[in-house]
Amino acid sequence: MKWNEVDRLPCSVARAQAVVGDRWTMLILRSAFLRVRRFEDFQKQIGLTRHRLADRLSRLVAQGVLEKQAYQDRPPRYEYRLTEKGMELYPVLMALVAWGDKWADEGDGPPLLFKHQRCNHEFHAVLSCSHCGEAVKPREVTPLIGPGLRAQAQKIQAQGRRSRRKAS
Amino acid sequence: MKWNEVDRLPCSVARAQAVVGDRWTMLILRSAFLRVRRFEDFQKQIGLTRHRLADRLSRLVAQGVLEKQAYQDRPPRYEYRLTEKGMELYPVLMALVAWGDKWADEGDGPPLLFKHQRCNHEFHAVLSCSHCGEAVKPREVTPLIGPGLRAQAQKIQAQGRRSRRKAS
DNA sequence: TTGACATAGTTCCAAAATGGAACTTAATCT
DNA sequence: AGATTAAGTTCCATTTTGGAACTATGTCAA
Repeated sequence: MKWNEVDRLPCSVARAQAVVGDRWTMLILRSAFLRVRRFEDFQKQIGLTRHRLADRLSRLVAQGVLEKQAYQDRPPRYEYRLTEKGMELYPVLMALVAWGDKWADEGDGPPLLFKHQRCNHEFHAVLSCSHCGEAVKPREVTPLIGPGLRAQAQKIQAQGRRSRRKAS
Repeated sequence: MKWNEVDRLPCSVARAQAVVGDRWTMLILRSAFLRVRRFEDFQKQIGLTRHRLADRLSRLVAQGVLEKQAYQDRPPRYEYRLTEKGMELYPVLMALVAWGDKWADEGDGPPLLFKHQRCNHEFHAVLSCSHCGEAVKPREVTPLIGPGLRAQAQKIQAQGRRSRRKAS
């Protein structure tokens, strides 16, 4: 399977990765959350080639994760801002930060700290349950076949019936 | 900058992405969390080439995210299991699932549902604060320069002093 | 004891993606 | 008039993928 077909898998991880699973995309979004908005600034902060950056930005715009907004007219200049769809990647990013801080530290401690304004304390991301609000551990979760996967299974069955009919 | 230099950036997102930011790696981990452990099963479930799979698995083992365990002797066969370091990527994965379910649905509903055994309800991932336990929104967070970034800044300054000395 | 089967890779090669450096465009500033 | 700023594009060599076939090692059934 080619990478650009991955988004057709009946799997939300695959579909999410089709958008943000690229080498540089999460770094672009990290910068976006840190209020970086302009081409040159992304390029300097991240260090990917202008080439790739232009491509990634326009893809993210096409996918509705970023939007291009004019910030001056002459010469016309645009900046890239997170949409709501983009904003909602924040938990993914913070989960990556928490993991990186813990497991990929180089000995100097976390590059950035984060303060939660509601409680006024430093914090790191914790995965919690949308129903009860408690922290969730992998072993406490049961995955169940959902409607999306059932629908897919039915499509595959129907396909099987068609090709058996054709063969007979 | 080349991709394999990304892990040297003073940024936990970059360092985490250096491990899991590859096209297929999150899909391998998704399968691993769904109890897939063997080469053939990963390959069938994910659909990447055997080639790439072999490479990705051995990298993940080298990085301590998976470990190889013998499950029979003759012929010798190994399976791949999540280490603790790997297990702790669960929040990243669940955050991706939640986003994918919401923003990349194809109209059939979520492929998988997840039940939290503690409260016995279906749920999706919510980002919450390790200190107060409340849900966290992007606008409620202040990022601060941390020790890791300060250390990096000092190294760069020191480098500057050295090269100025050399130049004079 | 031979031939099929199972599992886990490896090899080879063409196609696609990436990285680096220079170039372009359009307007402003000095 | 020439330098500067911002946002890209273009060209090309290098690296990474994807696909398909091949290899290795041992089991099992006839």
